[in-house]
Amino acid sequence: MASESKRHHPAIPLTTSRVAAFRTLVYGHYHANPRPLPWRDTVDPYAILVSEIMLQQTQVDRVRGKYADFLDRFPDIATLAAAPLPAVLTAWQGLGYNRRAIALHRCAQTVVAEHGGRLPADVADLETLPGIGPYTARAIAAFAFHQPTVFIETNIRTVFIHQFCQDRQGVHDRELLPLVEQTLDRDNPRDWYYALMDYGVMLKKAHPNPGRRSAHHVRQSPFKGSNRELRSRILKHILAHPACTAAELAAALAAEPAAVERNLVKLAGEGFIIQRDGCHFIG
DNA sequence: TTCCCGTCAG
DNA sequence: CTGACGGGAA
Repeated sequence: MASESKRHHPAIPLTTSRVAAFRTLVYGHYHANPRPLPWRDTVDPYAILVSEIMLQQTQVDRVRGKYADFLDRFPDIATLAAAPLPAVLTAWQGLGYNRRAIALHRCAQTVVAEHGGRLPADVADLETLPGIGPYTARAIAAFAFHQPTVFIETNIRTVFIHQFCQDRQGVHDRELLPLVEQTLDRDNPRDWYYALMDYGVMLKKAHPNPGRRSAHHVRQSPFKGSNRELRSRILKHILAHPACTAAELAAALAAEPAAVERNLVKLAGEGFIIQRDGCHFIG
């Protein structure tokens, strides 16, 4: 119901015993079933940054296979900053949302140029960096710098909707955030958020995704046959065949020349490709 | 066919 | 606030 999602819900203070019971529940599940993830074994802010960018819009199982390879090729932020874009995009292939790779590359360059090669610990500073938005800035601050930041992502959202918003639809993050803040384990934000995320993953397997009751949940149009699919094929082809022309692309991909041209213009604008003499290159 | 998922530009 | 953005698995 439209009014439901817009109604103002004052933050109801949780009793200390309710907070304690909730933490026991979440930590109990985590300590019994922690997900062993490579980015949880490191305190290197760069490695944590890479994981967080990869995990935006991409599920753990897919990231797992790419993460170690990426860090092998680009072991530190200076190496990534100095790397050619085609190498970065090649390492990214399969993860999807290639703009994130550009953002990460630029982020590395900005950190080297403006922050002495060290990722800043401050949330506001992190948020100015390419590819780092409200969630990622706070996640990095918590996971890499042990700050008790307050944030929501899909698994956390699932937990709080399930726990505190039974039978409700259209739940807005603005009413969840005070609950996240009140229940946060300030002594150990890193483990607490890992625990919340793992608990959320379990809930999604046990119930129809509670995240669908979020006001922010949106369904996406099919990938097959979409422009996103064509765009990804164009990028892949240029990576494999540098200096190809628009006509060659249209022929190789069996695509509408006008659609190819439209995408080339857009990809150039986003910094994926440059054109010279009608030939297209990554960079 | 449906599901999943943060950032950014318009 | 809306829509674009990848790709693999169920």
